[in-house]
Amino acid sequence: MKDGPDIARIAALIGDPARANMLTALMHGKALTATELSGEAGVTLPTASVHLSKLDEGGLLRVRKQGRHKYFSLASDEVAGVLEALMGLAAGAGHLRTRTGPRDAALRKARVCYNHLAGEMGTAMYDAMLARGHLREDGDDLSLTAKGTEFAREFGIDLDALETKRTPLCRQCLDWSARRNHLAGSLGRAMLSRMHDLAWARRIEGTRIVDFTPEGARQFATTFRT
Amino acid sequence: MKDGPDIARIAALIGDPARANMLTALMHGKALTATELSGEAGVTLPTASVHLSKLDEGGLLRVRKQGRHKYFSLASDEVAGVLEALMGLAAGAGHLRTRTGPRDAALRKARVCYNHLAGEMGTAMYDAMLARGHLREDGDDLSLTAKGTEFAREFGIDLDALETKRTPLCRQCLDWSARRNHLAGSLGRAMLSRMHDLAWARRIEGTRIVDFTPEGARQFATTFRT
DNA sequence: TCCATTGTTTGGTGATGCTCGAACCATACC
DNA sequence: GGTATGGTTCGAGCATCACCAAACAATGGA
Repeated sequence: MKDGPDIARIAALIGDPARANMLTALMHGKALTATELSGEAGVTLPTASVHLSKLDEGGLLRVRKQGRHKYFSLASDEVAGVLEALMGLAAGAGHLRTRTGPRDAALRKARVCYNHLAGEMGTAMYDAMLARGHLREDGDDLSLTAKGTEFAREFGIDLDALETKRTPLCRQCLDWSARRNHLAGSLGRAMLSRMHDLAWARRIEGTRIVDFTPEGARQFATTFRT
Repeated sequence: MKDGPDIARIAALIGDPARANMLTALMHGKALTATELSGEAGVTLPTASVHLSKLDEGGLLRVRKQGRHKYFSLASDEVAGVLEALMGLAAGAGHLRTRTGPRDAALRKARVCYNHLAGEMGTAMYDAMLARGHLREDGDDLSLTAKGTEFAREFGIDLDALETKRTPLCRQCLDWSARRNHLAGSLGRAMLSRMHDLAWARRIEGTRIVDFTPEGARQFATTFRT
């Protein structure tokens, strides 16, 4: 009965609607200020402040102070993973908060998951890189092969800059819509960032949708065709 | 702000200590009755009853009526996966409910995860079967190779009986202690069951610990050495 | 048919905790 | 300095919900 970690503690933390809204908003990947998050959650600043300190206390958030602003982001990819897993359960149970519509379809196609690409295009990229031997799965670990390193450089990614970071280069992340893996980690972040630089796609403000241009979609299909 | 599934609903469901205890107890894999679960949660039968109906309502449980008993089990492997992921976060955040002790070490070494083997020995088995080409990973999917089929038969598993079931044969499951994959699905269940039949190991009543005999541990190491 | 066991429902109690307005610090900009 | 903005703390109000005891329904066995 009292085996294992204290699950209820953090589940209760996520279980409040206001806090869940904040966490969902942070899945966009960008760090947000307290006022922005209060808007996302639909509560006033004071209440948001209490919620945020609780989330921080619980270890779910990373906080940075910058001048008179306070920026909040998810503490780790692991937190994002749990949120995605919960979304999978909620979606599967049929308790979608919003009716499925064109917006939902767009989310399924391509969206931002924390800081990397998810949805059908995210899993397509993952599968392609795996099939071509750019990535190698070893249990739950993921690594970039020599071939993958070359590919990344050609794609315009500065791998040296990435390796200095604390976060692992490659990580698996499970999709709530496609129920498959996609690429997370600092490389996943860099790949999406590069696609923005190449003008393949742009973010639709206020949503998690990644909108590919027709030309961008064509290039993507060519680059990651299996 | 209102993208995606309703995460707070089920997180709140897991977020109550009594309910979390029940769910954790069900990670043992066996179906339990309402009275048993009330004992696990440390509440009276009436309160347990309302909790259980809520969990059922939320789609987290599978309920079967048998005579005057009501048996509860987790609704799916997916639910078990979310619980494990939450345990990973809680453990990582350092909010272990129990101080680490010999019991905790035993849990880390070998334990039951829903219905299959987890912990260090679980991941060791998974890695060995992957390295020998018994299992093949394809994205998030897992399949049994021809070589693996032969191995399973030699090990004494009736694969024909397993294929009739609804649950997939092979599935990955992430460990909260080892942070690596281990083998779930009906094959994972059958493997653990077979080890019990071979008297390699036995369950310690009332816990999730799987206790290997010295001889059983030797056989295990031989069978799954890399 | 009667009794014992299992589970559900109801009513009442208590506590937890979410919420906001207002007052209070801190920083930045003029 | 003075002023505006971002954030925190305090107080009170309010709703939700977990909890149990007791009564009730259902099933199985004697």
